Amino acid sequence: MTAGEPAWAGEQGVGETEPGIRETTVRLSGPVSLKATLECGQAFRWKPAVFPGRPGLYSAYRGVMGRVAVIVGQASPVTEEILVAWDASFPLPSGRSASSGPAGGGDPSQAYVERLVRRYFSDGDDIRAIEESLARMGGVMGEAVAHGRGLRILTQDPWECLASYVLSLNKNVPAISMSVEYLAACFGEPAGMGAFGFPAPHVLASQEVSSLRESKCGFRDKYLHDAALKVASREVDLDLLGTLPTEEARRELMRIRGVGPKVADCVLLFAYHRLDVFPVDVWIARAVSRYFMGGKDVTPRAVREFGERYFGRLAGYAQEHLFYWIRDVRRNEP
DNA sequence: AAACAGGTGCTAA
DNA sequence: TTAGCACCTGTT
Repeated sequence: MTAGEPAWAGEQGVGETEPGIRETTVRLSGPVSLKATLECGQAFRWKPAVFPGRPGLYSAYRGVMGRVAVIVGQASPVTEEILVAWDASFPLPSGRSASSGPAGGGDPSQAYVERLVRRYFSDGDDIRAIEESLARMGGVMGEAVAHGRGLRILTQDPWECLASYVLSLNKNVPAISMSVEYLAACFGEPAGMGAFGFPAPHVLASQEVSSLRESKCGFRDKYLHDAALKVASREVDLDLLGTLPTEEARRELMRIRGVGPKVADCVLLFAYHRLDVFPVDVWIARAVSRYFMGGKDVTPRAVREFGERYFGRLAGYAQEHLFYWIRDVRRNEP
């Protein structure tokens, strides 16, 4: 191979891509659409990519799940199988990547990645039943669910999710993504594949507010710092939060500057998997008012209470399907 | 060029 | 309790 080319450029053999890159397939208990799931806006770190060694896949995205960078792909728009590529030259957080344990008894690093994917993509959710129930609720829900078929509410890391949504205040998705990526690259740990994990709370807490500002987070710098401080000191205990009733957990989160009802609800839904919460932003407020409340002018609080009551334990999925649909399909309508 | 963006905190009624 | 406004800065 010619000097200057990437080391992997000449490799054509089956299964041979970049050195250290490994691949596995995870079959979930129900359908998944990577596009709907990763582009609906619940997570900010996923970018379209080419799956290593399989350029013909229907879709693929690179991103970071917790502390591990991966590329995920699928062969058609909605499948039950996710292909996962990861960088085995980095030790996985489990501590025992390949060395410990006798060969032949299953591969611990592959098993770790599989567990990670199942958790992140909320494998326990009965997507078929959820979509069927939502579509049956009639009105626009049928159309919304048809558009977002295979959308899964992720189970993200609570701290990363909280920090990301603090950064989201009055910003658009590309801008949020830019700040998150900057913070990871600047203060995070290597996660493989040239990517970095989102920095731990104590790492951001120990920075000057002014250096956080370099992530282009603007006036949110002090909010991010406050969040890092309170989480690192356990003044707001993210582990304990998981055991609290939703109302109490929401109140706890809102003790952080820059965390109001919308941000708190997003964290409860996208990290703590409280599927009965209904985060309300301007888009959802518009959609609910228009399609469920006769176009009346309504407060965000009224919309939230309506959503939680009307959709019940499906509120989170209803919200995300509505959000994805209204932005994707109705973007150019009044 | 100017308005807008997945809200929230602050202040004034 | 509620309405009105400012807020950083990259996109559109």
